[in-house]
Amino acid sequence: MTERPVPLLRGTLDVMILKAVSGGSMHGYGVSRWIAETTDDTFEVQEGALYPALRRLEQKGLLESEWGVTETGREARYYTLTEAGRAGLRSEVRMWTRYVEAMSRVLRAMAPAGGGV
Amino acid sequence: MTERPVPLLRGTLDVMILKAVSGGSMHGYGVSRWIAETTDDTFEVQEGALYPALRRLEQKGLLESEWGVTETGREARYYTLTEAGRAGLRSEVRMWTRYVEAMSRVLRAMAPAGGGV
DNA sequence: CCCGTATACATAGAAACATTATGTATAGAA
DNA sequence: TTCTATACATAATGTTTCTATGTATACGGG
Repeated sequence: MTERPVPLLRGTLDVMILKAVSGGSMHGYGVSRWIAETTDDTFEVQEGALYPALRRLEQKGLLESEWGVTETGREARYYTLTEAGRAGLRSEVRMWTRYVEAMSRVLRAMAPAGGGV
Repeated sequence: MTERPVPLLRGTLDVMILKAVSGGSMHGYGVSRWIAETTDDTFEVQEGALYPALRRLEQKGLLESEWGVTETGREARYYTLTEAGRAGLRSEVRMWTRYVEAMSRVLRAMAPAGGGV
């Protein structure tokens, strides 16, 4: 019984994209492939989320892009992290860490034995 | 330097609410207080998110509600987990766990040293 | 040679949920 | 009596994801 992909939680795509390009420039389709492979298909980034997200991040100055050619001779738009993007990645990772810790406290907590109605 | 509350990621409020009432019935405001206390104010659930979420969960059959009176003599709507709600909580916790693990793989991964443009 | 699949980009429309702002009302303290 | 905390509720707004659709090319199998 293979587990199906989970829908993305709003906001978590950006940090994954930034991480994906943090090792060097990558094109959009490559980002999507890398995320799917890295998460063993837990996340399958839809194009309708991916491409607008890349545009947003570029608009915010976290990414820069230019057209290039893949190893297989296809045209693709390559994205690179800017300095602001690198800082943004660190910041978003910290935010995610805080989020996970807080959720962890909630889910591990003993919910109060209600005073009832 | 106190850390400010983080905005909620879409979808994570439901599981926190279900967890909050898992020990016994609780009213909306109490849920919000409990989440804030448990997370040391990392999450501050806004009313505009809280009350619609409670309605949604009731509509889905995960919660039941009835009016009651607090210890201090105020009227409040008390929410209780249904059987479906208990199953839903387990399911959402599993989903969250998968999500965190997948994100963790992404954030720890070595992003490929780009072939450049 | 043609056709299916994978690659690669893009956008429009719909849906979902959080935030902001606002409103009502009461208990209790200052 | 005025301010704060408690308790509920909704409308308007904004952001992001999902679904669906479209274009186009490379490549391999039949």
